[in-house]
Amino acid sequence: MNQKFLQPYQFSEESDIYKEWEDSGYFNPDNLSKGRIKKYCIVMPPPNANGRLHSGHGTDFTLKDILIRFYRMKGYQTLLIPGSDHAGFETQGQYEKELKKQGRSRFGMDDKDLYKEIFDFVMSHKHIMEEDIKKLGISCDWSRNKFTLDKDVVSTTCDTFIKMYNEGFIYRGKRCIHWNPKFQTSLSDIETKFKDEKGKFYYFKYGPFVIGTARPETKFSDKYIIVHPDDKRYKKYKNKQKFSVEWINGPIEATLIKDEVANMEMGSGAMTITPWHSQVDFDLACKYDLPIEQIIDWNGKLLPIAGEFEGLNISAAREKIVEKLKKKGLLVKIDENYEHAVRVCDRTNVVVEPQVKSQWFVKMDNLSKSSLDALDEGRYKILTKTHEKIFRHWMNNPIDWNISRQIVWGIQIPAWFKDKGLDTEEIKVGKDCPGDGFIQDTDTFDTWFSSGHWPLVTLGYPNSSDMEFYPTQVMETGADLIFKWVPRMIIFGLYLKKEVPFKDIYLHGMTQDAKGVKMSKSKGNGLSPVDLVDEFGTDATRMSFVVATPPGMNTILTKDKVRAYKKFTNKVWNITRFILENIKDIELKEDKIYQEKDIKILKNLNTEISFVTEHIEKYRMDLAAERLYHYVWHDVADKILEDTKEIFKTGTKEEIQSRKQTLYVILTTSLKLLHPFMPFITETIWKDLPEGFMKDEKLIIISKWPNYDKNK
RNA sequence: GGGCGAUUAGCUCAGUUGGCUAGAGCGCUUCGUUUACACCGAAGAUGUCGGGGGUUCAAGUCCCUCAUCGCCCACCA
Repeated sequence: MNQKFLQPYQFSEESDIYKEWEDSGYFNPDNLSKGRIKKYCIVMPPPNANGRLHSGHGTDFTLKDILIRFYRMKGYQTLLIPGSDHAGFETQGQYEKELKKQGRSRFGMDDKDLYKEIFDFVMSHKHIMEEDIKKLGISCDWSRNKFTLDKDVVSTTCDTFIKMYNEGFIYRGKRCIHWNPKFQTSLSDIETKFKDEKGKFYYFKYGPFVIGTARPETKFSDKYIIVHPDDKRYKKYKNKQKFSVEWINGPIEATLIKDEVANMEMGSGAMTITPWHSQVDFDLACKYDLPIEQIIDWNGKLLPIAGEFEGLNISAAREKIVEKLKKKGLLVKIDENYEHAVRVCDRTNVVVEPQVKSQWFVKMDNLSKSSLDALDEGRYKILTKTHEKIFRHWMNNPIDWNISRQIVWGIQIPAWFKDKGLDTEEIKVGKDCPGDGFIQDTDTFDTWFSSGHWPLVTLGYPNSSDMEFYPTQVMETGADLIFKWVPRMIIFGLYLKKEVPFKDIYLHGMTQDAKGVKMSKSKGNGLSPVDLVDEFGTDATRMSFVVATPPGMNTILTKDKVRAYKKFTNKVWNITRFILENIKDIELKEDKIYQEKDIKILKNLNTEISFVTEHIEKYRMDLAAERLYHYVWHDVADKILEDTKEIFKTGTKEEIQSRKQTLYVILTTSLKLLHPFMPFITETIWKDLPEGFMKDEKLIIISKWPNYDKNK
């Protein structure tokens, strides 16, 4: 027996094993093709190439790797594709922080210089993140590593844009969009969220009406009053009736409009509209063809239309305007405890300002519908019902998708404007400059527009032979991506390839800390998977990611849990030591006759094999792992090995021989069953296993998954 | 405002088509170092499975209801 078994398991040698696997070439399906007919492919969600892995990635990648290792052992031609995402807005935001530390700012910088700097920044981080993935033992094919800014990805993304534009799925429109004034870019709906806020709600006298508002600073050009047609309080006034109204900066003429959008329950039931700075008001203005004026500039300051308030920022202006209206006797009352939700940027928490801007939009209605149709036809499955509901809700209520971003870190939109700039009538779409006087759109694509192509571009769409792996088997990703990333991949897959890019959608929950709070960078409560690996070893860390992580459920990660699985790796190690010590003197032959007691043990092992196999096939890796833990520790170690000691003392020669043979079968089989979950220790042990009928390959990664007989 | 999820041992959580004498890890008590392992073993304590009602031969598991916590969605000015 190798001397190494006399010492506790040293997980520090894991990186050598990973190297050995890489050198073997078995991560690459091209080296697996012999006799492997069925294909099994998973595309890894590309982590943002701007930092290290977090525990969410840990769960994510571990689950996928378990599936890949399992199916590789089952004889499939397996492919797990790694990659990383440029994560446009997020990365640029992060780099801007770096700039700030250096006392610099992106404003005033040349776009090309900025892009270059961010590119270098990302490249230096990308490598670190890739090392982290290796540390987790993920058996992905690095020869197919992709980045969302690789030339072919950029090219394919642009081609899709051009195709969609030509076929009417993309249009340019002047719409009310979400504007982040601090980062100077527009955002899509899914990049914003609501934050509850306690504020003030003001009631002002407006001619014969009382109007309510939470935002007095936008009200300068409000010249239309909206009431509900059925509102009895305003029955005496006619639709389109005009009023002379004393307002913030003097008298104005206001017009009444009766429309059902007005809510009779809300305040006085009368409201004025500010089309440039409100989605609802904008729609209303379009409906009645009303003038649309900008009040607040792109930096969040008031424009000349505000008169004496010009140049003030929103919060400063609000107080002063209310003060002025109060002096004029127009302030009716202030509700001090007004609870409402403000829309903020998902990533930066900056309050977004609705602004009207010309942007590129994807028309979502038909694309959403075909995605739903494919779901109804059973062309793909969402494994958890809850998420299917959420998904259906989103797809049933599609909002046109703003894909223009005013940042440099991304793929520049292949559209060209002539002379008058961005609002010109003359627009050409295409990769090359259409002629003199045209300048390319400076905007870049929303990150999700390119990453929506991920399953396609990682497989080399449109021409690579790798497209044989399309559609992939399963999309396994965080639950929060069900309405962000997942629908976009489905849409592009259906649009470009007429097929959904994956058969199953498996969503895991969020990783939470000991208090059940979602782990996140901003809260600083994350447990880094790499730190856990350094402290407890990869195998223990992987087990802790998997056990008690059922599909769709949030999972809590604590050091205690990881520590418990470190003990388990030690247990596996010592079981091996005991068994190897005792079987070294016997000849291992398949046709050995087993004693009755051992036949029972092997039958029981058969049950374990079937449980583990069937549960992995059902994506219940959590239950499979837990069951293995229990079997190895409490059946093999506590019962079988203890019983073996008895037999060694008092058994007959035949009984001892039979038991030794049985232990060999148990050990090899257990290692195989454990391998997808705990790849390193199992491979380490496998190397020192004596040659015999159960050791079918040099490396356990390509050894055959144990068979079981359902009828036994 | 709408939707979803959670509530099981002191703590953190499993328990998926109803069959449980309700489990795991950590913690706790007692005993044990006999050549796999003290990163151990043996034995044990701790639970009206959030409250109430219902369906069933049988409910932690299904239904209704209430309570608390959490998450997501939402243009209510």
